[in-house]
Amino acid sequence: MARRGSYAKGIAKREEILRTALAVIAREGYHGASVKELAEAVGLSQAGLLHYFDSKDELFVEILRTRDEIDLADHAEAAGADLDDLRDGYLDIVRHNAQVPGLVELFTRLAADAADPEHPSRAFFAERSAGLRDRWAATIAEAQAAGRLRAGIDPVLAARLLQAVSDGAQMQLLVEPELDMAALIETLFDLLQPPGE
Amino acid sequence: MARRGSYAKGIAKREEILRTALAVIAREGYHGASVKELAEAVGLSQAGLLHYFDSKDELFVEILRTRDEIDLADHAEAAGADLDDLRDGYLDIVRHNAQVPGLVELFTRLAADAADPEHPSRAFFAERSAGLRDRWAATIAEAQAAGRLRAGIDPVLAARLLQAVSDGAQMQLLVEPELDMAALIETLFDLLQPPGE
DNA sequence: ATTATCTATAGATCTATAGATAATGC
DNA sequence: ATTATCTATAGATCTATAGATAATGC
Repeated sequence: MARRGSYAKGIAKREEILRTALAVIAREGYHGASVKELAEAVGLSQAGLLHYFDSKDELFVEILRTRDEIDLADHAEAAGADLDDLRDGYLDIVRHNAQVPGLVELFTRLAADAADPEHPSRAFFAERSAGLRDRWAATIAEAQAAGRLRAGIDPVLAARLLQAVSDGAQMQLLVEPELDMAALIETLFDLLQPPGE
Repeated sequence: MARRGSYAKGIAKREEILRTALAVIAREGYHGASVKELAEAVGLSQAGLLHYFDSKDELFVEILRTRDEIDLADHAEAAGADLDDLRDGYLDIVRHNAQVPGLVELFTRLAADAADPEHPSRAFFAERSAGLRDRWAATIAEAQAAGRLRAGIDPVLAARLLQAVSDGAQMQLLVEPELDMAALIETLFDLLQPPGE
């Protein structure tokens, strides 16, 4: 069950597996990327790689989780960020995602898997989505109070809209790689401006 | 190649396959629904069913296509519908989708498949999305000219926003079945209202 | 003692195709 | 003549596990 490495070497290897998998999928796309393919990329046999994970499905979820960690580390500066900081960091991440369609595909595929409550991606998506929503709703509420965003819209609904636009734009990106996702999201922010501006 | 039935019986059977598959997936969800399972539901062997389609992938794309046809027939009254008609028909469809998570899952899964330009779902999603976007952009432009929607937003961008919100909301629905997708979309419409209202 | 890794394999699928036979329609 | 369907099967995967050996660390 607990396949996590306990020796220093194992912990490092697990990390290396996830980083390498991310790079492989980003570069070559996720068209049925197999455990075997990812194992070779990191110099392990298929069984050797699976030693670190409970199952293939868990492996892929961990890959996405690692991506989020990296994205946040790279683009989310201050913790209690105000609207502009949060927004800019978010748009940075979105622009970055547009460069890695393989990861967007993986994301979409695991989102479909999450329909099964038993699938490991269910918990990941549920938590991720709740976290994003809460952070955005809080920031939006503050900005409304400060008169920097249009009032009269439930902050939670506004946060949900933002999430939906992001996820939907990613879905569309798969078919239309030139899509300007950031522009779409900025349009939503424009609509949320106070009437006066 | 052309596996389509030519005899009346074959044409009817193909139709029956698609309708039945739709019902099975709507009812039981799409958790790796197999050709075999769908074949049994319609009283054919797996090979018997595949006689009507070029491949499994094509079958599933055709299932989605059939869903769209049914949805449009059920909820899209007038062709040159004005904003309110289009909007109401659309919201009806969205509310209906919320009842059939299995189909939403299928949709999401095939959207991921569409990342591969060779996959049959690519053409389906490209056409579907372009069609929706054009219809909505035209209607939004008209409504803006008539002062019924806020001006100053590119109608095509507004149409893309609507699509993104719809697709993103569906994605979220998989994890949060109680989500009120229609409310989310109505919020977007509210944001598109002219300032005065 | 426990972990990291390998090779080998069981076993589960699933898709596509080949080669029949029975039914349909020009 | 062509289509509708079946049974049977090849062949391609892929995942998980068993059972071994070598390396690591209390």
